[in-house]
Formats: sequence, structure tokens, C-alpha cells
Amino acid sequence: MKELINYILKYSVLHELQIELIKSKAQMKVIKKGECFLEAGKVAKQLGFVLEGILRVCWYNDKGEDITRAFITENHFALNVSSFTNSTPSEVSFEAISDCKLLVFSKNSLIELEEAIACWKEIMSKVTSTALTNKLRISNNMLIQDGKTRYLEFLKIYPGLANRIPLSTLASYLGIKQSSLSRIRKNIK
Amino acid sequence: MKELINYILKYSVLHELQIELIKSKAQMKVIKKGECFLEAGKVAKQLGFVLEGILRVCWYNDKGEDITRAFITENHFALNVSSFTNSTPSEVSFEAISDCKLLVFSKNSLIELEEAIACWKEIMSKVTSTALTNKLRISNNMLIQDGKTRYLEFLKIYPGLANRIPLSTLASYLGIKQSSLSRIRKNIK
DNA sequence: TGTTTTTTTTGACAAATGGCAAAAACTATT
DNA sequence: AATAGTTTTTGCCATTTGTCAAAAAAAACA
Repeated sequence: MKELINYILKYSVLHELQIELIKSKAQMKVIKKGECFLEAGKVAKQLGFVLEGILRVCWYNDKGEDITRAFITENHFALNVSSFTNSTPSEVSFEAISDCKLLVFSKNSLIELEEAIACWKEIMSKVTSTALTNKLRISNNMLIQDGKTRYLEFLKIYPGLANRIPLSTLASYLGIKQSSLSRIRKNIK
Repeated sequence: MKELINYILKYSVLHELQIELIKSKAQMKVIKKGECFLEAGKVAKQLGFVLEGILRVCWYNDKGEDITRAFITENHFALNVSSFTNSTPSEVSFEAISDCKLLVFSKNSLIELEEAIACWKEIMSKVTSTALTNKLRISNNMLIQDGKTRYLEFLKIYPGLANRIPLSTLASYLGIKQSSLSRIRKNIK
């Protein structure tokens, strides 16, 4: 729980009472490996914050391949912004790569937080725009690099993560085939 | 000017007076081809809205190559969110590919709009998160495709744009070399 | 129109990645 | 320890993309 508060405090100063209010609205949710926090086609009803485990944001491309678009690791928010705010069906799933423990907030809880904490909307706005900007920079930089460089970059940006996810998942995230990634990895050693 | 208002009205309802206020805060700015709306290393001081022409978001990678990360066309906002909101130096430039005409808002003007229009912050928040989400989806999808597919995708997403920008610029955006793009294009015809 | 400059295309070859399938290595379970 | 299931590595060859440099085409300018 304190991880969530620390995360939020990076974006704004809060009083003790406000912190308690936030804590009171959070619910614990456990998701087993392979299950989904959010399923493609459904509307996102919750804002999540990962305490343990790893989620992956994924979908099926037109060839039917299972593509991983992002990883959400400990102490990060899990949120499909457009699905949640516009109540539109999500095009991606948020699937647990490993057993996960999350804090979740319902839409109603968040509305109450908005009403009680003047800067709450601004905090959320900053959180999402910062996260999106970072992901966009990473994705754009990957685009202009070859497979080997992408992999090395990934190791640098997400230390330790490569060992916790299947090779096929990482390969699809990097935009290369699993066999190529296997060869790249072999080459580096 | 009405293009800007139409853009904003997609995200919220506004009264006539509020619209007039927004109009009154906008300043016209002309940028010649090759000049910058924002230079890398400097802090973004303005929010821009492109009325005519095309900007490109660009930077130099570690090999000294000039990389285009995004295009900003007519009737879209030109804004480096993090540089503008946190007053941090921008890592990218916003350079005019062709002669441009922009509407610009100073930070002070925006603060006045925030104070006068209750939902202004929310509008801006939605505008940026929507734009970032879209770009991220596009960039992620590009990552998993080969050069030919990326190019065809680009033609679909940005109709007409390919004819208005140099091949070298488009190639760097697509993450392939100019010679490859030239061959891909030849192949398609 | 002719000249200069810039942009795009092309050739020849090297390097990287993909496709497919089998082998090997690793896990989980009994 | 043996079995079955899953994940990763490897071989072989096709395709794509990169590199470098020169030629061709297009644009800018006098």
C-alpha cells in the first residue's frame, strides 16, 4: 500500500487525511497467472496498481499472432485510459504473466477521490501523460534500431525483467521472431 | 481559428463567451520551412496549433542521424507535454517541413483559460492522452511489421502526407533506410 | 534555357531476420 | 527417476534490409 502512496506523492503533496482516504478506497485483487485484469472487447471498470507480479498488455494481430505491447511491473498503474474514461471496449487485454496482487479502484471510488482531493484529477493526468510519453519514446527509439540493439536496450530499461517473462513474449514485444531473439541472445554471450 | 474551436469542441461543450476568450488568447505565428517551433535543449514556452504546413518532431540519435519521430499536420496541437508542463529542456525539436502558420498560446494565457473555463484542464488532459495513446498504438503496431507493411500503413493513416515530405524524413520515421524505402515504393507500383 | 544543387533511384554485395521443423533443454507431475 | 508437456535452441535456406557509391531524376536558381 505504501508503494502506491509513494508513487502518487511523486506527483503531488497530500495531507495525511487525503492519504487515508485514498487507502480506504483501494481494494485488493489477486489474479492468477494467465488470467486477465482486463479482457479485450470489454470495458475497463477499474484502475489497477500492481503490487506483485507482472501484467502484459496484449492482443491478436491480423495474422492471429499473440502480440505483447507492454509490460506492467510492480509499482506501476494498470489502466487502459481510453477504455476507462470513455467506457469503450478495450482492444487489448491485460493478462497476468505471473501470479499478481493488485490494488484496484472502481470508477465510483475515483469520482469520490476527485471530489475530496482537489488536485486528484491533475495527479492522474500527470501520471498518465508521463507514462504514455515514456512508453512512446521507448517505442519510437526501438523502431529505428535492429533486433540486437532493441534487446540490449530492453535489458537496460527493464533490468531483471527479461528473466521473468517467456522468450516468445519478449520477442513479440521487441518486434522480432522468437528464433531471431534466441540467436541474438546467443550472440551476445 | 474555427478549426481550433472545432477541435476543442470534440472534447467538451463550451459557451460562446468561453470560445471568444480562447480566441482572444491565441496569437498567430509564422514559421518558415526549416525553422523550429521548438528547439531541442530549450524549454517549451508555448502550446501551438498548426493551421497550415507540417511540423516534424525530430532529434539526433547516437550515430548523429537525424531521426523524425512524428509529424504534426494541419489542425493538430504541437506540444511537448513534459517540457511545457515541467519546464524541462526538450530533447526533441519541432521543425517546419514546409512554411507553417500556427496559433500559439503562452503559458500565462493558458493559466488564464484554466481559471476562466472550469473544464479547460480536463479538455487539455483528454487531448494529450488521446493523442499520446493514438501515437503509441501506431508506433507499437509499426514495430512488429516489416518495412513494406509500415509504409502501406503510413499511407493509410496519413493520406496524402507521404507526397509532402522528403523520402529521407519518411524513411527515418518508419525506421528503415532511405534506399530500402525507395525500393519498397518501387515494388508496390 | 542552362547550370547547380538536392533528392531519389539503382547496382552489387553483406548482414540481419524470417519460415519451418526438428532437436535439445527445461518444467511440472506422477 | 520416468513421463509428458512446454519452452528454447538450432539447422537450412529464403527474404528483407543495410551499406556504400554512383547514376538518374527532380528541384532550385541564375
